[in-house]
Amino acid sequence: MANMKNITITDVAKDAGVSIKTVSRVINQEKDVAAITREKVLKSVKKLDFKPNKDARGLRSKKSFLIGIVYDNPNKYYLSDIQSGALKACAGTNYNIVLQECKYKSKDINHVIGKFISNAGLNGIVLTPPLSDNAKLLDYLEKQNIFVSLIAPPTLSNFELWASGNDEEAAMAMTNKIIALGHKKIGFVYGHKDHSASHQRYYGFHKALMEADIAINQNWIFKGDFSFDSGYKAAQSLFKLKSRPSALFCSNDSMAAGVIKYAYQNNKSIPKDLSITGFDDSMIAEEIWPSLTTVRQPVEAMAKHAIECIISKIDPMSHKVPFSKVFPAEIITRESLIKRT
Amino acid sequence: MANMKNITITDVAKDAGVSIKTVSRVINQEKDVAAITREKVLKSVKKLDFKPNKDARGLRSKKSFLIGIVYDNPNKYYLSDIQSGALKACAGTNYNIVLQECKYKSKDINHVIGKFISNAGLNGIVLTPPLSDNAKLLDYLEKQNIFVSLIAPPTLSNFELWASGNDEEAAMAMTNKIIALGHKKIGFVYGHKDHSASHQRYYGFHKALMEADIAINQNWIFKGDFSFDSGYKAAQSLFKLKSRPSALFCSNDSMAAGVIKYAYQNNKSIPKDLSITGFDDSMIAEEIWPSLTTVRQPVEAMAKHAIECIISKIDPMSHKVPFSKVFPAEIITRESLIKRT
DNA sequence: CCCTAAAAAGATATCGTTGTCATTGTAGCA
DNA sequence: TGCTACAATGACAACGATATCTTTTTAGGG
Repeated sequence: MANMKNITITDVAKDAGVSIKTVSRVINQEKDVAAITREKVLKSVKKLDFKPNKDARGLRSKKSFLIGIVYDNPNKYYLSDIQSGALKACAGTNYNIVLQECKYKSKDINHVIGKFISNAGLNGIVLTPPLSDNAKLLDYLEKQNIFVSLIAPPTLSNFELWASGNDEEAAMAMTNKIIALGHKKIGFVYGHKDHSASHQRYYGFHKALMEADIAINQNWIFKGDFSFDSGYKAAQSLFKLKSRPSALFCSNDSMAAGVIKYAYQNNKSIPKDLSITGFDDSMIAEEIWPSLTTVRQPVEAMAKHAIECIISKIDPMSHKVPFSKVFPAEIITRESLIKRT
Repeated sequence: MANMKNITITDVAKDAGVSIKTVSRVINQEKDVAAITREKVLKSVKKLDFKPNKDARGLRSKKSFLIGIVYDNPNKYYLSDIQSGALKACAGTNYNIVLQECKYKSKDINHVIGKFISNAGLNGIVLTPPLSDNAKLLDYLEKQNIFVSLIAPPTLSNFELWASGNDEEAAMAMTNKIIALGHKKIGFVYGHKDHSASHQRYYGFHKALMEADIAINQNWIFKGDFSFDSGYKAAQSLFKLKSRPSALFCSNDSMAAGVIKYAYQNNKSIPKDLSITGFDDSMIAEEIWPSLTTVRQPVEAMAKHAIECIISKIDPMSHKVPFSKVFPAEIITRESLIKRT
């Protein structure tokens, strides 16, 4: 690490023969600067390799150009999509992403996140589920001096900035697809009960069965928490049953993978003995065998949007985006769901 | 978002009836403050909910408490481990992690990363492979005013801060294990040729075969790039061959998963028809069927260390850590590798 | 050619901390 | 008591930008 003197706006001003304010105008792309002056300044900026000091800027203008993402999600595939979306939104801007993990159950979550905000000097923060569902946290953040954007927020919320899928509708569509393939005995693996999405997915499933006049068998509804292990355990229970479903709706891909693994370890064949569907279209959906028929939520696009609306709030000059947006899901057909045999 | 007046150090000083410098001393845990004064100040800090302004601090002290992680890695499992390690290192400190993706092949990579550093105001930066292998980038960063810590650095580098595994040794151990199970016909799927780890893994493989007096069959060495697809393609080539290996060393887990998927799609049974080993012990190793016998590099611990040594450089008062460290690997035995039949 | 309005540029205050150096208070000792 | 250390505290400058307000220059109209 070299230790060199930093070039400041004053150096540039001297070199270009103008005042520091004029340099400031140029680097901030304000108008009221003559073209020729602008050129002169830009030349000096380049020559001296001047980079504005972020802290000085932030101190004066109150803009930190930092946006935090807080998460507590056992599903790393999901998180990875969130991150790429967020980074895409920042690409080409001056904004950057700061990460923070945080247990959504912890008692002092407000304090932890408050500290994160002031510590990192955030101007905006994105909450992913299940944190975006946490009423106490939302109350607290509303009072803070920061823009909050929610991914998959609860249906009732005062927040203006959010990106959401439509879990109920998507689950219904998937269930209808299962039904259309001739299945009448259909099981369900529930997601984590603290995520509102879990319930929405179940409602959709339920609604589709009702509309098709298919009764729900409570023995085929399995608890889960979105983790691989919980899927594995659900399969353990399922294969113990004498009367079994011919298709199983898993509330996410990880749990579907868990079911598949248990099945193969126990000499059951998927999808021959049991059709399976996932949810999320995470990486593993494609990589596993049989690959998963699943629901693709445009998670990356949602995260991108969540960041973009924060930026457009902080910086109203920038490209405007609608503040909230619902992203439609899409069913991805692969190998794990087949006709009832 | 509420818009409230910020509490400053001056407010606290007034409330506590001391000078701002004394408040500063207290919040920075400097000595030479009388216990009774300290109490008074802390009481006011709490009462007013004072949080020091990060930018003002940074401007004066040159410390931003931000550390960047730059990556360009197709393997998201790996990245996710890196991140958890980094966040663990920051937990309980004032440091935070800023993310940046970056194509390692891009021509202006130095410029991109330079901009990232000044834009985010980083004090330290961690490079993950293959960026930690990029000589030009390393040259550039050496001249910048920032601490650089490398994960899996090239063998020759001037850098002081790094965390590394021992790929060659680990690959050798894994190969020996394969040999010990009676395999004599052993194939290899190469990693991305621009990662130095790929070559080290091959050397280890090669060395183990030499020592066991087993010839290498060039037809069984497949190109890959660490991606799932490249594993899938390698399997395509492999199963076309008349004379096939009985075991296949894959240079990472994603590629192993690709091989397995192709095999099952084409009615080959793993591990019966072909034993497979992976590398990395990423999430999928456990979730796939058959689960992968693989090499666990303590990636999370490595990332944690990479961050910790930056912190201990910036802040020499903090807990000291050795600046560089080699992390031994461990073989994880699961289902994908069995005795030669 | 003069006057006025608007564009361009500058002087200086300011953001909220920490660093430097000066000042005050206190304990120990001759 | 008076002197010396050293602990405790404070006054004020400094960090490097942007904001505000003022001054200078330019353009256009009569």
